[in-house]
Amino acid sequence: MVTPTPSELEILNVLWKVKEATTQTVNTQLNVKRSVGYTTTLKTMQIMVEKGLLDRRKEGKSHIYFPLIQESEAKGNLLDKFVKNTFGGSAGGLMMQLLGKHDVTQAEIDEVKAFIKEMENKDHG
Amino acid sequence: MVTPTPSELEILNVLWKVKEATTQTVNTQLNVKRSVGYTTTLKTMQIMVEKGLLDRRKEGKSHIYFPLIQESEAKGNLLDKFVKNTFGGSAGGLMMQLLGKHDVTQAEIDEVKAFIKEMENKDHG
DNA sequence: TAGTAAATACGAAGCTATTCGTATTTAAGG
DNA sequence: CCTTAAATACGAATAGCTTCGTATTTACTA
Repeated sequence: MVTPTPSELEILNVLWKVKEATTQTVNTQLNVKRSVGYTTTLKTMQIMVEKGLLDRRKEGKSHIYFPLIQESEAKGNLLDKFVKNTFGGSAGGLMMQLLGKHDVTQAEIDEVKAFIKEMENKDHG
Repeated sequence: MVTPTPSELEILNVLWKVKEATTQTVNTQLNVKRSVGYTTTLKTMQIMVEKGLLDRRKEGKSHIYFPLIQESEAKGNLLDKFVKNTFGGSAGGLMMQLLGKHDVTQAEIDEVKAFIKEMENKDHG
């Protein structure tokens, strides 16, 4: 199960949005949110290639990087891990915590309700 | 915002259940799930006292440790952090991921539905 | 084709979390 | 009071993640 680290996830978030990019582009995007050195980003992306999270192709002088893992898969894996570590594997436990303490907007609740209805139709219909 | 590490959370889970305990007791419980040395547990619990997660009192030769943080607060903080890091702060995004990919039982869905209804009654009633 | 700016590769340092071996302290019993 | 088993305190090693300085390579261009 592939679970990107926080830094890796930041990079993936950029690449999921733009599909593919050079280290420069990724690093520029990261620096919108926080200060990161160019070689830091480069190194991290190289490690991500080793881990199989990214691949790259050469184009002129630079490399163009692109994700090998889908956003839903990566975040699903992170979620699994989190539920396992923090809520003993109980997704329901997480739900209760989420709905009980978080500032969930009505729109979000409606979204969840719609989703639940859809699921139930799929399962029982 | 206090966010226990994974090892610290394991210890907290024991202490939330039994209210208070010696290092021996905690370590014995941890070893039901995985192998951990006694001094490892001790050291971690000492760090937790420094961090303000636990406090302790002397009783005979040993210390009796107890949590200074509630389960809902600790897990709520961990959840906040996770939502922020992984879903850009969108609790709704996490929900979608959770309901879409996880094996959520019908009982869990019902629980969530009941909870949502309760929330809505509270907000609108 | 030689110089140069850009890009990559490499290596190491700093940080946190985890782990445990060993030294020290403690208090209970003889 | 002195021994000793139990408990604590301390220090250090390990591992993963992040960071960046410096060296090397690369391919345009003049």
